[in-house]
Amino acid sequence: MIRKKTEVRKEEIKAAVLDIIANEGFSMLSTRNLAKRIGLSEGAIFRHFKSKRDIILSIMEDVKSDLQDKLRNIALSAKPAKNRLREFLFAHINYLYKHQGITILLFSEAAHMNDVKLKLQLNEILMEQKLLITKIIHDGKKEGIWNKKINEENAALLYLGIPLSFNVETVLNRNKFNVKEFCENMYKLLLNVLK
Amino acid sequence: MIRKKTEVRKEEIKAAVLDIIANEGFSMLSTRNLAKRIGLSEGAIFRHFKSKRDIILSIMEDVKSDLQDKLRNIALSAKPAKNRLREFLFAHINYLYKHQGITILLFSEAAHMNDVKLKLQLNEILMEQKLLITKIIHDGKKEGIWNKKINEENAALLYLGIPLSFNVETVLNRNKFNVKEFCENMYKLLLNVLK
DNA sequence: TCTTTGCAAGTGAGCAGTCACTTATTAAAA
DNA sequence: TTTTAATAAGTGACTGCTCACTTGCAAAGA
Repeated sequence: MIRKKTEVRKEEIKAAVLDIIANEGFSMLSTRNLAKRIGLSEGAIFRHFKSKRDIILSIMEDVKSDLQDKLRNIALSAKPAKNRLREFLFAHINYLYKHQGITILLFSEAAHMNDVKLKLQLNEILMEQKLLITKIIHDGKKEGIWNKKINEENAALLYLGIPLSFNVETVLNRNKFNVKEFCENMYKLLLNVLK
Repeated sequence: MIRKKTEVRKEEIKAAVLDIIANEGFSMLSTRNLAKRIGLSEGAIFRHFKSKRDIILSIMEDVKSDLQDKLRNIALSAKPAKNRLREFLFAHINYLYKHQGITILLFSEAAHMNDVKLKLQLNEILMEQKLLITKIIHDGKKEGIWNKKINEENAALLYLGIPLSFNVETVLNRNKFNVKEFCENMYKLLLNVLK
């Protein structure tokens, strides 16, 4: 019986959740299977999280502090809008690629939709992403590099489709996919939209 | 005890599935709740479909014969590429708007992912949409109205993000949303990408 | 009549979460 | 530096519940 600190176990549990979702599918995400995957008893899971829902909420918090912080820093930096847009897209897609399962988890929870708090959390994440992209586009217009007639909010919605499209593609065609090339091409297309 | 032909009940059941998903969330899609919603006993459901999975597969078949037929007709018509792109986008989004719940159903099933056949069906649908869009773009290039340097497949992926983005938006912000305006704006942005 | 459609009351499996109890680790007292 | 007590981490059987699906029987309608 190996014993570990609760901080360590919490990380293991959250990692296992994403692993199960990405590799076995959402329907295999039972506390039983989760415990088995870590090599722990089912009861022990509930030592570290008071409910399954709490695990999901904790993962959402991670997204908010990891991904969103990164994206916020990029969007609000002093660099030219063009560079920020590029960095933003690459950071965004790379995060989703490294943490496969996150998008599925987030949207499955939103689709299941009985949990108001979870829905709010997701909305908060997406609204901020939309806002940050809108800001970059707005700044680019002020710099004079992009078309002033562009509807900023709709352009941001178009942007948000990219990570979604990416995730669908990776879920359905597991990994036969060059991430860097994908980002590079999408960046080029986005520049076309804006100029 | 009202009795109806199995064909009629099948339609009622499938409509109820989409209704539950769109208005109560995926987690409420139990055979119990489904029966209750139609005003039927649970057992009667299984008179008309041999399993819950079969209901989902039947809905997918509907998508394939309704939406895909429509999109195929548009994409393969003799009209100018520009018009086809516009019609395609509008038909696509309108279908998803009228049949709310379809996208959630399709992607939730893909995320749950233990069912190879369901995954294949979804992949087939998306692959055809991608192909049709690719064709429209290709034709537009030949007509000389669009930039020949555009990567057709990636532009198609960017397009596919639009219905996804649309669905996320409608799930999270129930209907405070002008569909026509959304389509119009997205169409404009797509033209920017291509020219 | 006899096939089709319906209902009520099942079934077993799987679910999240709990509980009484055990064991490892830490730290204070002897 | 041991001994001892407190606590953190783990176990696995069990609970109540929901799930998809089945069964046996009733009644409608061709």
